[in-house]
Amino acid sequence: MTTPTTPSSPETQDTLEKTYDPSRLEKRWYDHWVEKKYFHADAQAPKAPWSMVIPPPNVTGSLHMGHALGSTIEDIFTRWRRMAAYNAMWLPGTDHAGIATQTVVERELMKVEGKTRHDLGRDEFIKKVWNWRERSGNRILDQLKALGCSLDWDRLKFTMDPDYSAAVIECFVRLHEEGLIYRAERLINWDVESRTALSDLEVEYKEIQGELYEFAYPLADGSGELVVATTRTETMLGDTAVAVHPDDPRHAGKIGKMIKHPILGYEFPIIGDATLVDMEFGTGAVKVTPAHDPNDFECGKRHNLKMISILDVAGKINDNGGPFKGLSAKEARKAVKAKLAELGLERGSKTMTHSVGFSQRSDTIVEPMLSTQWFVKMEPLAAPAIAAVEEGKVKFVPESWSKTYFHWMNNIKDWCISRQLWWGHRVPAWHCADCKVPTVARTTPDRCAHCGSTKLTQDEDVLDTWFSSWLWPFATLGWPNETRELKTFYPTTVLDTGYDILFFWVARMIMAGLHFMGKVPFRTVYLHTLVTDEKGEKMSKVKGNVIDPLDIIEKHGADSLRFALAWLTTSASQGKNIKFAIGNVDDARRFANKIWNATRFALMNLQDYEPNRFADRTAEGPDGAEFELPERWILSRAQRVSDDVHKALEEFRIADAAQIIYHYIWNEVCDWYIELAKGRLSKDAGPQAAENRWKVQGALVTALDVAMRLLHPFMPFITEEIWQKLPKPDTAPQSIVITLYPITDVRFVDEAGEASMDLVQRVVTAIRSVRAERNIPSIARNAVILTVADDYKKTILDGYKSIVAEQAKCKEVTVRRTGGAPSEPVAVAMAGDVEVMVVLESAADAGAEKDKLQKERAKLVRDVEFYNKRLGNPAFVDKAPPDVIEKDKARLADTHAALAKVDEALARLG
RNA sequence: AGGCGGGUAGCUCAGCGGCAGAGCGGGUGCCUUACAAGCACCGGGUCGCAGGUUCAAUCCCUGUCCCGCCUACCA
Repeated sequence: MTTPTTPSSPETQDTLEKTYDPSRLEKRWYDHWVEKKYFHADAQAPKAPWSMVIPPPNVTGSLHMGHALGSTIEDIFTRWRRMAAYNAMWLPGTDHAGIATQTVVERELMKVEGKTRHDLGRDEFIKKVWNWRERSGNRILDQLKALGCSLDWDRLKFTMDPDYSAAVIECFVRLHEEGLIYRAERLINWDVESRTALSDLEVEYKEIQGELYEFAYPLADGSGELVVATTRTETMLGDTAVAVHPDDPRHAGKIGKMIKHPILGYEFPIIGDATLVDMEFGTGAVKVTPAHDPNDFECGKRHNLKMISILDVAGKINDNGGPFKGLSAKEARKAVKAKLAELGLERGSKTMTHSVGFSQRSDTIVEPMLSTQWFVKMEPLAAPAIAAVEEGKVKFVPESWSKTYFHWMNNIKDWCISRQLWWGHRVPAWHCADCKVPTVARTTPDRCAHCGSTKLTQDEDVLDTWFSSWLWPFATLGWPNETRELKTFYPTTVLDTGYDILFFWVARMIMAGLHFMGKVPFRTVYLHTLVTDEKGEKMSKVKGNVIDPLDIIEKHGADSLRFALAWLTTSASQGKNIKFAIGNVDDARRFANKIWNATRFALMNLQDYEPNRFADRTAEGPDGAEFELPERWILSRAQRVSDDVHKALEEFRIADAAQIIYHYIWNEVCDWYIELAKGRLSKDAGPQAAENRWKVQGALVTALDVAMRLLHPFMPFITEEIWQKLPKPDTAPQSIVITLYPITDVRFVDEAGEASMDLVQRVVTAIRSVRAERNIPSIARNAVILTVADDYKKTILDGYKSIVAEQAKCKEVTVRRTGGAPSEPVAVAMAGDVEVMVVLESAADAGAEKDKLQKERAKLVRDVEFYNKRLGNPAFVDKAPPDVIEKDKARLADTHAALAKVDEALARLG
């Protein structure tokens, strides 16, 4: 690691390496920034706070494209606000990620030692996980550094840190005290692979092809049968009723009769239930398995039915399944069908697609099961969180997400927070062997709070990972203590995250923030899109279409990756993702290379530049320098672009901001300003140029300095490298990280200068176009005659004809008020209403010339007709706003003038 | 089933009431002393379809067809 040299070191002042090599320069800067504490925000600083927390990645994770996108966006916001003089704080951290981490370590344990976690025991296993965390927990943090993220590392948090864990326990205990946490037997989602309960959100539904199987239940009194249909035949082992619609004439009189279970022998009733049964569907009779289906569970509660659980924790049939005990659900399905067939009760079968719940983590089928778990009562928490968004205390960007938020929040269900895992925050409840009532406490209690018994054992379960992450915006700042950090940085300003965790995380944070802090956790939620491959398919290892951001950083640099992502970050709408192609990185890298070379050009011409002199002469505005047109123009453009970028960022239009900067640098600074500067910086440009040299140098440095500062939040490394090399006045800060973000200096805004330059550019382009279309090499150095429609334009073009001549590479430029036939053969093109005549060596192909002019004329005629029609329409003149009418009138006049010029040219051609 | 988005140049996407834009790709010509990872110029679109509102519609409204996502249900 080389310590970067400060700008005062003379040997680094005036040159850049010949080629842009991101890998070398990026490594140099990050540690330097950290060492200088540029990313640290002091909670006592007398600046307006701006704060944000990172969505904590899994501690065992590795940076993927989604992280790269989010972190790039977040770093853009943070660096921009920091440069805009806010006390900007971006808080880093990681999440213990209960199931994910435990699964990874269990797999490793099996692979290396051939053991399960039960072989080790709880304490030993947890030790293993902590070990694992020590080894791999910093990897993702290093990767965030490689990406350039300006996180406040002094504030690094982990959801299992002692203080953070205390906050989680505090949260649990308080909610329990308030009656918002309860323990109950409910039908929950059971992951048979991980052997734990899941919340509703952790279940993903997939459409699969299945069989709708029909069989008959015989009535106990032998008076007939009822045919039911099911996709899960094995659950008939737990059936405790058959439901029919009370109004169904087909089943009139059957309600109240009993059915004898054909396999297990017990009897159960036929019930009438209008909620569960849809008369239109099938036979109108529904088998009811209250212990394994959410709707049947509700029905069972309504009718006080027995609830027979037939599955064990591994998803295998238990004792209640009689002869099928020990079979998996799939095996049991087959066996039960065989038995029913043998009994002559099979009544038919058809295929149907239905959706089946899968565990988000283990991707195995989730079984609804009856189980005693801890729940959070959500409605009381949701109500204020709904109001906060309604009242605009939290804003979603894009706004359309608030609808999705409301929909979910208004239909919220209680949250199952206990998990049958070992890795996580253990439930702070102790069960009493005597009175059976759990004691919930912040620290291990001596005796039961209810009966005083000392026979207490702590609840074995841990809490859902999200039960700790929903405290993230304030637990990371010291809650439940009243810290200075909370006072300064809470509520945070912005939250950026992918829309996929809107419910998991964002909604819950709003609820927790309001409940525990009494204030929303963030003012604005920016929901970014998800990244897919270039075909729009989700990146996955199985498909082999994963693009690894670390590969890209290594090959092309973090700057190029960041810029590519920013360029693609338009507003996030449902169903639209960022289709990421490696070509986007190539484009960004080409841009970086362009900047690099533009700077090399500048530095080659700045050896004798005196930054202090330029700073002094322009301290009061441009008047002190008497700039020429190119300088007036580029300095004015720099102001406008700064304004545009600032506005775009304020409105979260990231791609717009990136494109505005790109266009300014490439098309304005490089394509025009540097070209305009070249001649006047050249050694043999004459005494006039020598006198102006410092102004051109100053404008060039300023244009690049503004460009680098605008671009810094997007491409932090290359902009720092270049900015350090640019000559600066003595008052400049030590790093671009702590410079001010460019803002408009109205004194340098020069409307007339921009208009004149626009005219010059259009004329130059017209001349180039004439030559390119006729294949006239630029070495030809033709003379050019311009005829203009009004004196104002004539004055301008007369004034700047040397610029036109230089940029269009012509011999000499003459400007005339009106046409008149030129004596030499010419080729003609229009630049608005300026007629551009390029003098030729020999007569042009008159036919081709005429064709072109006729085409031009036809378009002008169309335009004239269009405007005449509009302006001739009384309704338009009556109702359209005056500025629109004025604009149209002006355009009509211009079009008329252009048409006249074309007609003259055509007349000359005969 | 309900909700939300999207359908604009060959591709990826901006624009969302007043003469259709960008990047890439394509074509032509250039080693113009920062950059061939470059420069200059050129082609390319009845803005998904049908109605309606308006002086004016790619943009607003209604309907319709595709595509994607989310939520719920599916005996």
